[in-house]
Amino acid sequence: MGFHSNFIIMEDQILNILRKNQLSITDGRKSILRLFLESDNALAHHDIEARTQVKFDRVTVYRTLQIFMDKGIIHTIPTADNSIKYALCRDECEQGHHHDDHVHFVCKKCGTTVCLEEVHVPAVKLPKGFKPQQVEVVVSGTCKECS
Amino acid sequence: MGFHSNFIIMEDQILNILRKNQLSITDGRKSILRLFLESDNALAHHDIEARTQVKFDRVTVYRTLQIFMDKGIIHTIPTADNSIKYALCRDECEQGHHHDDHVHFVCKKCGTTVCLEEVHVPAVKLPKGFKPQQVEVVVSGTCKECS
DNA sequence: TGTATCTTTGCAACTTAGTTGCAAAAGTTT
DNA sequence: AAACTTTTGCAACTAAGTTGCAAAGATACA
Repeated sequence: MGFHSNFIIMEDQILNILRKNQLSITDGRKSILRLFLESDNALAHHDIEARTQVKFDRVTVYRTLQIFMDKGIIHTIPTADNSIKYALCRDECEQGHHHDDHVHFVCKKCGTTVCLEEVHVPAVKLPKGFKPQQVEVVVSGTCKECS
Repeated sequence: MGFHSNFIIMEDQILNILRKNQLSITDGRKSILRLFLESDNALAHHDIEARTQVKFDRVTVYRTLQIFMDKGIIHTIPTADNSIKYALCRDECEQGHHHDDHVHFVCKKCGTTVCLEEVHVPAVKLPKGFKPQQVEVVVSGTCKECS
C-alpha cells in the first residue's frame, strides 16, 4: 500500500470523524484534525497555529479546539508548567463522556507529551467524604528517544 | 492557649521559614507566606493578589511565588483547566528536590484544591524506554463539604 | 546607630493567551 | 442556484505573565 492510498484513507477518516459528530466540513477543521491524526504526540495551541499549511486565525483555532473538546474528539492533558496540550481521544470517547483513563507522559528533555493508552490509571483510595469522578495521572521524565 | 499565642507562633514560623531559606524578611514575603499558613487549601495567583491585607504589585507576587518555588517552600498543582494553584510543601521538601509524592484533589463544585498528604501516589508501570522522574496525580470530584 | 552595600519592590512597557460581537464568506439543504 | 445556516476573520478587548530600571527597603558592619 503506497503513500497515496494512506493519504486517501486519512482524508476519509477525517471526513468520517467530522460527519459522525455532525460538524460541517470546513478547511480549518480538516486541517486541524489532520494535524492530530498525523502527529503521534499531543499538541499545544501554538503548535497547531504554527503547523497548519494554510494559516488560520487564532480565534478559529480556539473555537475549533473547543468544539472538538465538546464533541469528545480530543481531550486535554494538564502539565505542571501551565501549558495545556491536546490529543485525540480513542474511539470509545463520546460527547460529554470522556473516559481517557490512561496515563500521560511528558518528556522533560524534548518536551513531547504522549498518551500511554496501554497504561491505565491506578485506583486511588481517598479519605472519607471525597467522591472521585476523574483521575488524571501525568508522569514526567525522559522518553524513549531521549534516554 | 489563646488567639494571641497562636498568632505569635505563626509569626515565628514565618520568620523561621524565611531565614532557613536565606531569604530577606520583607512585608511581601511575610504576607504571602502567612496566607499559605492560614489557608488549608491551595491558592491561585489571583487569590494571593486579592487576599493580602496590604496590596502588592502583580510583579511582586509573581516573583515571590517564583522564589518560594525555587526554595521548595511551595509547590504547584496542575489542574485540567489550565489554572495553576500553589500549596505549601511539607518540611521534607528541600531546594530543587520536591518530593510532594501525595495526591491532589480538586472539587468541581466549590473549586477548592487540597493536598491529600496521607494519600501517596501509586506506582505506575511504564512501557520500556520511559524513565519516570515525577508522577502527578490530580483527582477531581466533590469534596467533603460539597457532597 | 549610622552608613555602605546588596536585595527587593513598584512602575512602565511590553509579549502572549484567551474572549466576544459582528459582518462577510463558506457550507448545507432544497 | 437560491435560501438558509454555520463558520470564519477581524477588531477590540481583558487577563496573564515578563523584563529593565530607578527608588525604597533590608542587611551587614564599623
